Amino acid sequence: MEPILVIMGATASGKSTAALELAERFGAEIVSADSMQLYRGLDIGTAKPTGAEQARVPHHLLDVRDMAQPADVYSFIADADAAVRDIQARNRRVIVAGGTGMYLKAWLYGLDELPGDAAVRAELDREYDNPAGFGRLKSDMAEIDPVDLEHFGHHRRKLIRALEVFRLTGTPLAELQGRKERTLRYDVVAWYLDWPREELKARIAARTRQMLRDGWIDEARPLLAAGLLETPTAHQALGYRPIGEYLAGRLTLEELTGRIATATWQLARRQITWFKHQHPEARTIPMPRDFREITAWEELGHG
RNA sequence: GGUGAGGUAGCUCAGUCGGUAGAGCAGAGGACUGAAAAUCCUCGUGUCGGCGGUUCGAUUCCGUCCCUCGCCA
Repeated sequence: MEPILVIMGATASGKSTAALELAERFGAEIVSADSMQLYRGLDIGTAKPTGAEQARVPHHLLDVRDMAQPADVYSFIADADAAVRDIQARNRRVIVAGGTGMYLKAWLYGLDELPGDAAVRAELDREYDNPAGFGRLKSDMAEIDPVDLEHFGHHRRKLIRALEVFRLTGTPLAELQGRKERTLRYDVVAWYLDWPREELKARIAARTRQMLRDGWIDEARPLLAAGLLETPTAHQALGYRPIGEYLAGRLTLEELTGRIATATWQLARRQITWFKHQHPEARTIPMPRDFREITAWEELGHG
């Protein structure tokens, strides 16, 4: 089996375009590793490949969820594995492209087998919001794992998840993690598309303006009316909330544009930090770069 | 021209009853195992508009000049 090409990078780094060009040329199909492009309806706002682009190359894991449905890493891994199996069964090559670092890393290296229970989590969530309950959660955690509490005591999600796992297993989360050896689950060639800071920043600003011109606001209007901001996962998609403020008259178009560009840049910075430290398997590809000079799939691993 | 309010960190501002100043945002670095486009941690010296005066000492008081905004002409 030929290696899978994994293309990662910050938002607006040109992952989709690179994946599209290479896939088209080498008969590959694309598996998206993007937590927000999973959702139907969030198109312009998530910079999802257009219908025309999807017609050129089959894409997987786009539009596979309704915005009211939750999504998480574990289901992503299952879906991505299934997509890869499906593609390879048809003897086609695979390109995985995306910017959701956690999904990529988890898919590449696997996750520890940890239990999860939405009901327990919901219960902990309620306790967290109750002053008395919150104090108890903290003291529970101090007993179970003072080191982790010290480390992320202010981090709601981590605290809740750690306690969830403890209630389910009776063992501190930290002890259950990292038991498996971290090895790649697939034969991959991984690329990290790296742009000079100022250039990426400029691309983000330009793309933000373009997305707004392309009708992002019209796309957002009905989604917001349908409760996008109250959905379990999709509400996190950047930009829709400020568009709501703009529609309510609390922001000018110029302010909206600035806010989104800023939020996008902050996202990009977090992604850059992630890719820099979490992906030793990835080779840094200086951008911009013309991928047309690659003439054979076998060349992906070198030059 | 008159009058009032202001001129303090890249931005919006707080503050110093006189002992050279701090928040939010932005920015930078980092974390990251069932919400990750999320969440969390760390980082703040700037002629406190200019020049004089009073004072041991002024960003803080006084004078004057410059600039911004509002009102009156």
